[in-house]
Amino acid sequence: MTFKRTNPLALAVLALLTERPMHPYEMAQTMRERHQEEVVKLNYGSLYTVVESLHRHELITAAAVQKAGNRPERTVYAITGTGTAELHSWLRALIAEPAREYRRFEAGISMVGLLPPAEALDVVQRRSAAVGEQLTALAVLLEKLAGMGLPQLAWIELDYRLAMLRAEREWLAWFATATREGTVGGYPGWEDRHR
Amino acid sequence: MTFKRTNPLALAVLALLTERPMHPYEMAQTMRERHQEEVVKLNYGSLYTVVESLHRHELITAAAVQKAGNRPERTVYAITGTGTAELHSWLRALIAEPAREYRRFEAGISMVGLLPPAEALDVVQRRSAAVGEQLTALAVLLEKLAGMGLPQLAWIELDYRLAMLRAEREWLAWFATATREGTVGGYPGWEDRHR
DNA sequence: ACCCTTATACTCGGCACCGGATATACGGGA
DNA sequence: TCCCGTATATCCGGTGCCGAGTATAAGGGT
Repeated sequence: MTFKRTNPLALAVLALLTERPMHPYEMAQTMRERHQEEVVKLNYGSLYTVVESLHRHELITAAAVQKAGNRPERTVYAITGTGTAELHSWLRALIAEPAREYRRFEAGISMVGLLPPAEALDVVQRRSAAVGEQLTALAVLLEKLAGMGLPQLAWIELDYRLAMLRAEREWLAWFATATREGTVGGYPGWEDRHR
Repeated sequence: MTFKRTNPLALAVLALLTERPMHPYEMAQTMRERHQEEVVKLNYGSLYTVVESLHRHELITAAAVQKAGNRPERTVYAITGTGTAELHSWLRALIAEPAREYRRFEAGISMVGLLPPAEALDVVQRRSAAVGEQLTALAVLLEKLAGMGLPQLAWIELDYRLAMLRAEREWLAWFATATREGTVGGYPGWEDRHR
């Protein structure tokens, strides 16, 4: 049975192990410290499942089992050659091939016609405000990271997110105006349906 | 136990049932016809699970059980008052509150430094090309829909997607140039690590 | 010396989800 | 008339994921 690239947490684990061998809990700590959990969903339950799966597929090996005092055993894992190959191949695929992602907002906005125009305008504006806040928070964070001397490459995904958030805000602004002014295509019918 | 808003497929089911009562298979057909499955992930297995869950929570009721010849029984469901309320409330939440979504590309690009710059450039350009194709395909589709006389509100989510794809393409173009010219912050170290 | 909080490190049961299997009806070509 | 592919309609077994639970150790205040 070949390894299934489902949970990106497995990717993060492989990436961490390229630096040095670690035990699962340490991986989690490191991910926290580096704010990686903002990009890859971290969940203790899943972490151990994922590590076990990587181990079964021999992408990582149990390098050592430490035991300090009466504490639970800590299994330290290291990445294998196959593991490194898998990491790189997976990474290339993730970047090169855009994959259909079912985003919550797309689902929501596709059914916005079910709400009366006034309510729709309200919720869109609320989102717009929230996105605005995220944007300023992100700008502050980027400022801080740059100030700490971290290279841009270390937080490139935030740069990407910034661009996406800006685009979203602009679209939301357009939609809000078009709804307020009734210029969105199909507006008359929309209003009629809600009386 | 209160209903959990996990699977957006449940949202689509509620939305469909505002039009008329349907049995599960008919819901699936209708979603196909309207290209809703591009926005909400449709899966027969999940559909029946989701419908059952909605039924348990009394957001829909079994309006009738039809039986034609020797065919399997078809249970026709209708939306309830609570169901309609839930639909609207869920919809408002989806639109108004941006939710952290763990996007595959963000995970990938955050680790792009693990690939040698030349490979990184290659995969980013490949994605850029793919996004370009999606953009033209989408433009054609929008043209067609508008030509069919469908109001913009009926395909508003595609409009949103268009805006996001454009922004992504621009960002990818920037990153590709910055990588090619070595102007992305941290480039020297990146190159050094891969020799 | 004692207690309480926080950190360490993992375990486990439940459940949503998915893909493929199942079973019948129907239409059309040879 | 017989077969076979497609449409109709649902079911079900396996699995990955999640959140909450568990248990010990370390630290620090009084």
